[in-house]
Amino acid sequence: MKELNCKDCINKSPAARLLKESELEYMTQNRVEVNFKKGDLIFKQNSYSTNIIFLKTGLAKVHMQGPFKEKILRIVKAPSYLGIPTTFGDKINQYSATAIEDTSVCFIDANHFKKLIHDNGKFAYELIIDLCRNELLDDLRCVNQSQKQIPGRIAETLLSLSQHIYHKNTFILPLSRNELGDLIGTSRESISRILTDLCNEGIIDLKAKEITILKPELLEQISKKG
DNA sequence: GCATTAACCACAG
DNA sequence: CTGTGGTTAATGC
Repeated sequence: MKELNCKDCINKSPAARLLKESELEYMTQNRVEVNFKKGDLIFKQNSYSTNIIFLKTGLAKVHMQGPFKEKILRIVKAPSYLGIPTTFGDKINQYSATAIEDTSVCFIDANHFKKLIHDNGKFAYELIIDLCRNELLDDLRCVNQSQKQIPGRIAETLLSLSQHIYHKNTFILPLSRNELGDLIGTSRESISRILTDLCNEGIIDLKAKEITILKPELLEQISKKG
């Protein structure tokens, strides 16, 4: 969409920073940048995948249709790769990604990306580091979410949004109550109830989708207690 | 038994 | 899309 060279991109992944100039030129030749609006589908579960997808700006949810309902696997903030496992791990996408804020995304041809991995060990190593960190984070989330009760899970999620995504105590929820349920693994009703409870206890302030964390320490306690 | 937690349903803004 | 109330099932004390 834009003719910007990857070399000049200010949103390069840590791995891509280790590419040589010629390699960045090579990447530029084999990628396409696309803008998505909030709510747009970026790639779809069960479709054929031939691109590495890099979230350049914005926010996206990675989600999978399960046997009974939708599950949001994680929220991804740019800059970050969106689907290395789903591209290299299988020919078919194992999950979908949808923009939850306006977003720009680079599609990089998988074969050309693979060549860069083969040619540049530092680049490859940095990608592995990134994949490992993500796996550890996912493991931690998996354990926490499966052992905590609903209030603990909600507290954990609110803190995570505030600390890792927005870096503020006040933020606009990027997800509906239903989607929060899909993320945490509970019903939309439980989300509603717990959120109004937290509000009544003065731990958060709630104006529709705008959330302010008033007492992070208490939220921390709820998160730890489970 | 009784209390707690949370899902499911239904109905109302 | 949300909030709320009633009902129900599972689990723990």
